[in-house]
Amino acid sequence: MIKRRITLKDLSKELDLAVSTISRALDDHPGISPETKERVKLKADELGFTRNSIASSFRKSKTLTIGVIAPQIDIHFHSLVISGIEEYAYKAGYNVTIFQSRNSFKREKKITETLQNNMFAGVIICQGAETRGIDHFKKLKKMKMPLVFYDRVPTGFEANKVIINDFESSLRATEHLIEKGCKNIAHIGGPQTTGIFKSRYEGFRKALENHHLEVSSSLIHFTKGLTYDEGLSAAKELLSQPVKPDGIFCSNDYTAVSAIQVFQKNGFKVPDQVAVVGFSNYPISKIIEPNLSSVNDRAFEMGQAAAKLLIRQIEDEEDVIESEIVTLKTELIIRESSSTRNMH
Amino acid sequence: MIKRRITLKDLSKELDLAVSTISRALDDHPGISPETKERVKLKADELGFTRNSIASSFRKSKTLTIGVIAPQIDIHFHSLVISGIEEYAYKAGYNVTIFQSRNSFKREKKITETLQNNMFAGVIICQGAETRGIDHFKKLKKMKMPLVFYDRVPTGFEANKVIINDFESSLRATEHLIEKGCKNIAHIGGPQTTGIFKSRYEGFRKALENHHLEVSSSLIHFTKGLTYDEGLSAAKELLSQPVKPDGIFCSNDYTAVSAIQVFQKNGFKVPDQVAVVGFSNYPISKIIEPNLSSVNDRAFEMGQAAAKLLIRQIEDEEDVIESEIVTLKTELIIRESSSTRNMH
DNA sequence: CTGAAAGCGCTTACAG
DNA sequence: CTGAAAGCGCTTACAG
Repeated sequence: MIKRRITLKDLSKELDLAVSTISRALDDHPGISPETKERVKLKADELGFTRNSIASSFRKSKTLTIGVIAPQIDIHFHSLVISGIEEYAYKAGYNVTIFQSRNSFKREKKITETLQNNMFAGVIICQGAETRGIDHFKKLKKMKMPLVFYDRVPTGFEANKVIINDFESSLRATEHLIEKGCKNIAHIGGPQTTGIFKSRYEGFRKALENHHLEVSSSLIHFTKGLTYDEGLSAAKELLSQPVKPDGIFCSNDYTAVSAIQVFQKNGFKVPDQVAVVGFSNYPISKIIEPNLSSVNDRAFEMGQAAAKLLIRQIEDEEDVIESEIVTLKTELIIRESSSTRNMH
Repeated sequence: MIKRRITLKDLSKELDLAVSTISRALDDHPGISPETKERVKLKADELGFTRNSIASSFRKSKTLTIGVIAPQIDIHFHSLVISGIEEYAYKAGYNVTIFQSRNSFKREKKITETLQNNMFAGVIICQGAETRGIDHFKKLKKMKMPLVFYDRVPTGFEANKVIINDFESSLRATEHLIEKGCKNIAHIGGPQTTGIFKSRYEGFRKALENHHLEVSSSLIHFTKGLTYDEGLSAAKELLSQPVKPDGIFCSNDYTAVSAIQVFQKNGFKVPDQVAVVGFSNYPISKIIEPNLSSVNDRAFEMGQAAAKLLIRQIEDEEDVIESEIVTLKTELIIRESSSTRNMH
């Protein structure tokens, strides 16, 4: 015998009350007597009743599920952001459903289509590296789907966004190297088709210009994906230049670790002969020796902020805010890889 | 003017066909003429119709959403498992909704209650470290919710499980150290209240026993959470013992990295004087110098296997399989931290 | 404070 | 091959 789920109707029969009364009692509706509420709740517990939330969502044409599109959730940055989203959403009573675009533009578009099926109260998105064009986002916006973008956000598209100031953060990180006495500062960067990596490079340049230091193209290397292995190659390239760098600003931590290792292996002391700063403050920055200075990009907080912004938009009756851009404050965490240099 | 969503009824009016015909045409139901299907699909595209999947789920009392409960998704192992789940589920047409128990037993129980609301076709679970008792899982099982556990699975509870053989993997890893000539092998382990860490310790012991090596309690350290910092302390403890270890088997990679660093800093050569093997094959194992030997625990594949098992159970009409335990083959990846020792 | 009734958008068994 | 109709389980405006 298969047990059928208990419904409001079952409770109604058991208690000889109208279905509507049961529903309201369970909702703690003010116009129901405390005694009735008590009776209903007891019986509900006794029979193991749980509301069919599909039916409820359907009736109210309103769900409590947030969709998240991220390039890849097993990248630490994204898993932290998603953790922040889940944390905030959970407390606000929302569920979080995840989709990986895996940096495929095609898949990203397909996911946005799936999201147009009424199941989602809103969507949080980080664009994939391959994403060109924003028509798929426009479609979502057109159907009034609440949207928040984080980190890699579309330009020229009005929407809620949670970002950090990549330009400013990189500028400060590079100025830190300059203050430590570095004169020939190298950069290992990410693909310049991606806005955030472009901004990090530009922040780096700006710092050099501010301090009248030459920007030498032989000391600038862009990688495809900022991987550890690409970092090794880039660092070796830097080593082969006639002018050796005495400081390196890297757009993430993996390449910064590569740089430290390659230079150390070739007899350079870090930070004494070459200081290194990374970006993202990954766990490895506290493990590598010397510990790596890095920009804390506030991934977890970014997730929380994105969820907060989205839920506010979902629940906003007034509909007065068109869009908002939240910029989180980053923090340059100075560790050994750049800290004692100017004392020598 | 707020645009109302297009419904089957709208299409029905536009095309002068019954709602049921529209529904079937969009479903490619065999009993509908090709011409009608064509007309319907064209019109649906034209008006931007997408099925209200809440209504559909409600009507069919069947959803395409899988719930996942993990302790914390920003732990690399779990983010990889979830990535594997999402990958398989996406291809099978399912969504994945995530919940973090954050190792709180209370929160884990609360989540399992939320899951009893008809929104989920099935649930994939990794127990939290604090979890005691299985009543909350029993409740889910009782209401016929398809379940799959992975990694930290409940004992004494019949259910689908995807695991690796922690005992066997650790035994092999330790035997590898023995083959490399290690005589005094230490162990840095996790909390022995957690099954997998207990098994890893037991595999370690068994290897020593098999080879008639003494198990010295002074060389065995259990940590609370296998963190990098705990690893540092444990390694320092090991160093202070009268008999120094010449091999260390660690229950994860972070503590293994700690061990390498502490011993190196104290003048020990790795692997020549002390060989080290970790567990999980984290990215850091290919970064730390020397590269760390480690057990590949198949996290991504574990996620795929869990999703596969769950979806099979969800879609299984026959209902003939009571439960299944899938054990994935691990792989000991030998790198420098344990590889050249026996040549000296 | 409680109840009767309509209806959300779909699917499906039945009829023709 | 197509249609009419019932109904999934809930919520809510209306009535009393």
